[in-house]
Amino acid sequence: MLSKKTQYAFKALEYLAIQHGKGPVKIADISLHQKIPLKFLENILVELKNAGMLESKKGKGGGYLLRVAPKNINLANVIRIINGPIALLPCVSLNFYEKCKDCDEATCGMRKMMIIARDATLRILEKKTMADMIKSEITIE
Amino acid sequence: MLSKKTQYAFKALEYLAIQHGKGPVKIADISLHQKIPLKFLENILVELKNAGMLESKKGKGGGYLLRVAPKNINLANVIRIINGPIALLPCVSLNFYEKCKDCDEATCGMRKMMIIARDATLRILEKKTMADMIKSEITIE
DNA sequence: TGTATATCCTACCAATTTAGTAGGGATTAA
DNA sequence: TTAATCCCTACTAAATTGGTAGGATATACA
Repeated sequence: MLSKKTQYAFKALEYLAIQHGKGPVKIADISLHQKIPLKFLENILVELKNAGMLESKKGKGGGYLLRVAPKNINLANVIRIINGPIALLPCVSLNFYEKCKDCDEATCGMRKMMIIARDATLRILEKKTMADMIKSEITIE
Repeated sequence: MLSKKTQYAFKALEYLAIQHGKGPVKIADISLHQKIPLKFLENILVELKNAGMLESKKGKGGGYLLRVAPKNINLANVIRIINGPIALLPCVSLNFYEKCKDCDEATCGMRKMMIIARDATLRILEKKTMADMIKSEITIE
């Protein structure tokens, strides 16, 4: 399951995607409209920024902006930044790989199954973007 | 990610699947061959039993057995028993549904995406069985 | 240059979950 | 009746989750 933090990240990105092209959006605005605890949201946005997904401007008129268009932000990436691995086992994760001890990867049946599952999940999460997400959404405000 | 408990559950079921038809298998045997802490394994097996997946016999010559053939145990079921929901959000879970507040399910874009992702994952996890899992495995012992 | 407006940084916290362990009780086969 | 086996209740340490507190830093603008 995705953590609440990750759900908040998606909600924040939704809002930023809708406002895309209209200049910086304040944390307080996002917090208010998407009902996300303000201080918690600060942490989340900094993480997304450090990962290169957002940029920020300080001072009056400042706020956060998407660095790329909503259609270029896929859901898998967001999950990886805030939530961590998408795969069901560390030893089948593409971005957070960890070898499992006591298991020969070449012959491990569990591993083979989890690779197939991972690929099915990723096919969706890497194809779908923030643009898809807000497309079906009723406009906020 | 699956908890270690869930990984142990799969390892235990693998062993029981391989021994299927040969009578009861002792916890100590499973623990030894699959390198699972014995007391922890006890808890896991009781849960699988209470969920109807295993049966047990006490006393000498006793142990655990699969209640159905390996090909009838799909991976989604095991995960649900030990790990919990497979979906990425409570509000899109088929077996552990919880309504999310502050969200209109009819129009929530995040929800729509996560339903698609869930279905892709489930298509694999509900089709693949313990028989598939041990098929590609080198026989233990 | 000063002040209001923003983001940013470090640190802390309580509650929950995870990954076990301990110790004995109940049941059964021989 | 005794040894083997599963079963049950309770406990624990460490990590994770979901935040909060307080101030530092940068910027726009008068």
